[in-house]
Amino acid sequence: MSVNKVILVGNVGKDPEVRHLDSGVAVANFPLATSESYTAKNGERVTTTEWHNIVLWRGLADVAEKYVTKGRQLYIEGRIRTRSYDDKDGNKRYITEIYGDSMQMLGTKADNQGGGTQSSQASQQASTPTFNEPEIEEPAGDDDLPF
Amino acid sequence: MSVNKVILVGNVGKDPEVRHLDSGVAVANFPLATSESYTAKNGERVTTTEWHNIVLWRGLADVAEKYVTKGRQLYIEGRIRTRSYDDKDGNKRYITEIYGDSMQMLGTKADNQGGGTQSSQASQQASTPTFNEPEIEEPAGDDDLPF
Amino acid sequence: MSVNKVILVGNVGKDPEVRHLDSGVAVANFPLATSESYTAKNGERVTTTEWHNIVLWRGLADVAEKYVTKGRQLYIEGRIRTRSYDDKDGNKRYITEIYGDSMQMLGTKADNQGGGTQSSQASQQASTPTFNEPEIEEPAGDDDLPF
Amino acid sequence: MSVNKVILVGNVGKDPEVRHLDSGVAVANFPLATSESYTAKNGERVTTTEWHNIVLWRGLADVAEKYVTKGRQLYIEGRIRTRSYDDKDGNKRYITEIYGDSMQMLGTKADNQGGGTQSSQASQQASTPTFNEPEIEEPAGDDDLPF
DNA sequence: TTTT
DNA sequence: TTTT
Repeated sequence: MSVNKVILVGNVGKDPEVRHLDSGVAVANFPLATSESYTAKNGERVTTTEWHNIVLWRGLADVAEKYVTKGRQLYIEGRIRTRSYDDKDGNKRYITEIYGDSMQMLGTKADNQGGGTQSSQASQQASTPTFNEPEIEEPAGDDDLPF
Repeated sequence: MSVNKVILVGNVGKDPEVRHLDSGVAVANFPLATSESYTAKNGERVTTTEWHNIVLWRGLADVAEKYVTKGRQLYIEGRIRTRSYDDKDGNKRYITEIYGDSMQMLGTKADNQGGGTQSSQASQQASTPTFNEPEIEEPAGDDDLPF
Repeated sequence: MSVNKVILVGNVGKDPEVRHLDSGVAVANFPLATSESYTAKNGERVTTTEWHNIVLWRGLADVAEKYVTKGRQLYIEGRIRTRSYDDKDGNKRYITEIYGDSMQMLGTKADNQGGGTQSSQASQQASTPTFNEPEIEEPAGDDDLPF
Repeated sequence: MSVNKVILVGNVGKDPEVRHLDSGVAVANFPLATSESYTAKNGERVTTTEWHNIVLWRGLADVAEKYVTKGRQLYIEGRIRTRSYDDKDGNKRYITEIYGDSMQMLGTKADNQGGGTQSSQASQQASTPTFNEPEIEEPAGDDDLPF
């Protein structure tokens, strides 16, 4: 029917917060910054930063919990989702989030080690793999398309 | 530094509103719907619709004014931008918009004519061209890269 | 590790050819045209067409067999794959193909009916759904979705 | 009319070769590797590498000449272009290339310095900016297109 | 507020 | 070999 796709390369603003729903499903939240620079009319170089609310589910949330840390450069592919909630005064408010379907750690080991040891299995792998969210609509054995 | 890219294919919810700033710059706003379907646990087919606030500037706003109409299927490539404003009670609120950098009319003439005549120059062209926003950072003669 | 992503909106050049491997896996092949227009120095409008070799596997190949026809406007998301083969003179040759991971029929019913009847279940539905390739690496069984 | 978009994140295979056409236009060529890993039926982890022929024009070619080096991780956004040429036996052959419209250096300074000094103006800045190709359709003076 |  |  349609396409709702977001591609971001940016830097993590804070370590992820990871919650576990009653169902056991993990959800991770963290801000990701992208920035744009342009030269204003007066010749000055201006940089603006955009903050994206990243939401990751299940396996990707687990990955985030293990490998995503403040400052890290990430590639995120996902979709836009705006949801409403009631604020403390009972007013309806909206928040737009990016549900990540795929994530990449960017940069090489050097960037991503902090104090970690080079031989750490985790930190070594953190610099490489792509992580994909299995698509929710596609059950195992999806050959019997419902349309 | 980073990438902030959105790709949408969806349907226009309302005819665009086009304003002209004091500077003469045109701005168009309209909602675009994307929808997602999946099969719930109980086997029911569920469709959710996401509404995107599209903002187009300058030439793209002019194009929107001429060719974009309610119901039309569009391809939009752009970037996410969240801005704040004060609501009527003086509270700070946020709205996330998609600034379009490129736009495509999708479908063929048949879709896009309504009651219009086939020979109408406008409706005929409406079904084809791609429109690109010249990049604001890139003035004429951009060879003197600032780095 | 990396990202290899292609997004195409174009027109199908020929009806798909669908083969079934010994394993039973279906594979569909068809050409997709994208075109670009620009104004040449002499003021003439020039259009160039690019042909993409689309390859779809399994469920997407089945969908292509049923719904994709010459002339149809499609959205394809996938990845680039170059493979080598030996031509009839024993020379190694290369061909670049687009492996589709997701496909969209674009336009509305009007476009996609040809001479077909409006009540045809198939052609009517053909104008809407998104089809996704389940990712091969992702095992079965992550069904406890929280939404 | 259509969309022909490629998004790559990968590693540069060789230092760019930069040529200057008679018109003075710069062209850079280099290979970029993306890799995919998946678990085969037998449980083994398999990695396949895809090589992309990157072509950059004008300002982007200049940037490539200065900052792009073997091993570097890059984000490239562009389009697919297949062209034919005659091989040494007079046979027509095809090659598919990625014309880059936008490029990002990924990773942080640490990755990209090799033995270089941190204070090097070039290498320091190399880790950040986005570079965009002014769109060819857009007049304002970059008219001597080689194609 | 769209589309199927 | 498509589409406008």
